[in-house]
Amino acid sequence: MPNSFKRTLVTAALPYANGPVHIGHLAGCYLPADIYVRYLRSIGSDVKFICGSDEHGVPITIKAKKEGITPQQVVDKYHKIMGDAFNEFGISFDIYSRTSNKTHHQTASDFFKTLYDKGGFTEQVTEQYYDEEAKQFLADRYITGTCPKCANPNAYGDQCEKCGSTLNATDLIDARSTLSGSKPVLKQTKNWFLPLDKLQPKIKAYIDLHSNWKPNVYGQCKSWIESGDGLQPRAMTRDLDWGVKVPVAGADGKVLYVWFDAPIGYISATKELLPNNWKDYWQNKESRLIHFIGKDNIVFHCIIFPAMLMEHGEFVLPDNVPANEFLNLEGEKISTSRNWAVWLHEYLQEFKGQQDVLRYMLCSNAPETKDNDFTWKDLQTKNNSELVAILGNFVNRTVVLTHKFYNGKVPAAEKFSKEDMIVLEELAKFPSKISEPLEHFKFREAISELMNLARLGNKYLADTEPWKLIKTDEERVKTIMNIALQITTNLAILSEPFLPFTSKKLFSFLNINPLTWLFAKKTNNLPTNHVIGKEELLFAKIEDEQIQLQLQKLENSKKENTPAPSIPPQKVETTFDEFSKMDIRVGTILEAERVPKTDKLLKLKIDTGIDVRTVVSGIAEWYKPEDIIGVQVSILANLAPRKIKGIESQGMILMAENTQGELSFVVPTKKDKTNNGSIVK
RNA sequence: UGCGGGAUAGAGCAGGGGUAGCUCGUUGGGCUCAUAACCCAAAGGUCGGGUGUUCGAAUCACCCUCCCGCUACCA
Repeated sequence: MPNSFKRTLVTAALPYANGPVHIGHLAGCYLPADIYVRYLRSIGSDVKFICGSDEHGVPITIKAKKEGITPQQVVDKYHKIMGDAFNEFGISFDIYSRTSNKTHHQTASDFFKTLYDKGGFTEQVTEQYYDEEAKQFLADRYITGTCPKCANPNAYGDQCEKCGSTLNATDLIDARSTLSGSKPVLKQTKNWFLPLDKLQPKIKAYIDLHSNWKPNVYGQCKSWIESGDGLQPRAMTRDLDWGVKVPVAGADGKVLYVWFDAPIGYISATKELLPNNWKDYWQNKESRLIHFIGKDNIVFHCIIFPAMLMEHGEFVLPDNVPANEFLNLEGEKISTSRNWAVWLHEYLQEFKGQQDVLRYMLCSNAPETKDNDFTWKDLQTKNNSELVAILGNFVNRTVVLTHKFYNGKVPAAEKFSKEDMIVLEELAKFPSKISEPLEHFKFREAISELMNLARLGNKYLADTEPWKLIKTDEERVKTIMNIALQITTNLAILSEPFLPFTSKKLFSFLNINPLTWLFAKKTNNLPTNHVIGKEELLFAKIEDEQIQLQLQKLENSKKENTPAPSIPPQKVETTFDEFSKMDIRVGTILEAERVPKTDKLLKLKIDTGIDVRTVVSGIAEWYKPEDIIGVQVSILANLAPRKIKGIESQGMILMAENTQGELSFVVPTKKDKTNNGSIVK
């Protein structure tokens, strides 16, 4: 840690209290944060580790409505599940608070007020959709309608997932509220915006000072600031009744934007932990602020929150934001809604006492530089061939031999051979071999060095063969075993940040009180004749059946969650006359080719019987050009031509779309009886 | 569309101008204290593709392909 800082405040992203915690959260944020903090504690740094549940925002109110309970009941439930799971997993928060509590409301409110009084906000009146039945304004995501660009009837208010275009909710045709299904009305509303556009130069200067941040983080920040129109003003209040009330006149029915209030949660939690000296950590230049987050949070922690802190004026800014990428599960994105996840609270139940197995797996396979994949097979391999075979086995060999030769009494090291000296020299290098990468947030490298220490131990035993020597040179064996025990002691010390449960067990095998990092350099941690504890296996093998069980579980949730058949409701009634206006023909595809620089588009040449024309169709995901030459399709022939990607499309191919959004041609079944130009009616 | 990150042995990753490296897996050997564990050795890569800069490129520049993410409320 840079010497210019006297203390460190580490925060881990406040998990959103609408679902439990899964391995993605852990690998991305909580585990690296915990390892870092435990390390800092071990070297004697002044550090506080802050977290809590993020309990505001629209999704929680929706969930409450769906389940017929209050938002408070929703957050109470998940706050407990998450807090308990973190605790049992060994995430060593100094405090796990929550944003629905009083301290936080007060703190967030004061913070807003301070910015408000300084003129830090701009007021803007905008028109927003309002659901009269549900009596609330609608976030863009809770409005669906027909996409004005591609006519997809299930576009969201912020984006059409079909054609990928970014939308405003007001662009949608036939907008509907997903809350009540009713038709929302436009209503004027006033909100307070943080003028990020004006703050851009300050923010840019701040980011430029931190080019040492991880490439993914620094790159993202630069990208936001420099690309396009730069930063845009962003609303810091919302029309909603669940959250921190906006503390100014004329703001009834408004709360702070959840992303305004959430990071302030770090401050509130610190206050709660240290009512008297929380300012030491937040308002003192000798304090270092570090945010652990996942990559989706980069913009809030690197741009918006620092901007808020700058404008407030009394706070230190984040010194580093070591965001990780994402973790996939068995090759697919983790998804809460599809239940494609390994939930921490379930793991803890199904793998009792095996916290460190998951910690080891998630750390050594952490998505530090790019997205990574978690597979159960890997977890089994890592457990069986690394934790069991290398670390567990070395410790077991050492403890067993000590009991066998000396009844558990630590033998004295008398004379060191050259071989011993080399091993001791190597041993002495490990504290820094591990701490150096840790201080640069390279957790994978650090934990692999830890395993190398166990390898060193195994090799030493294999090279010196004390079980043979005991017959010929008892004196020499004493030294060997003493050194093996010293290696074990160092493993106990150095494993603590990564594998705290293992570390604890090791100290109890050794029958000494836990030691901190600085002791790893000492050679007298185990006095001669000190009696060590009984052997016990450090890690158990994980059998194929256990892995199969987990895979089966995932398979099941896939089955249960895949269909989600939401058949769109029938459209409004139409007439035969109106239908007759559509001139639908059978045609044959003569040519087909990909439209360059697009994912979905094919350029088709179609013989419609009437003529041969060009049609651009968004079907490239479902049909390969070479496979569809000569295929008969239905085409809406009298649709007004339209330019797509610079090509004039003269008609539209009719497609059947299933609930999964997969497309298929609508074709006549009697091919020989339907000549090109046949009318569909 | 724009932007960011990534592509290196069967798998997972590190390296960022000068004999291509680690872990796991595989194969052969050694050992038997130890959870069929441990130790040694070997095989395995034209470092996504192309062009260029250079005495020399996995590394720098330009172009291309593919994966992931962001484009403003799911780590």
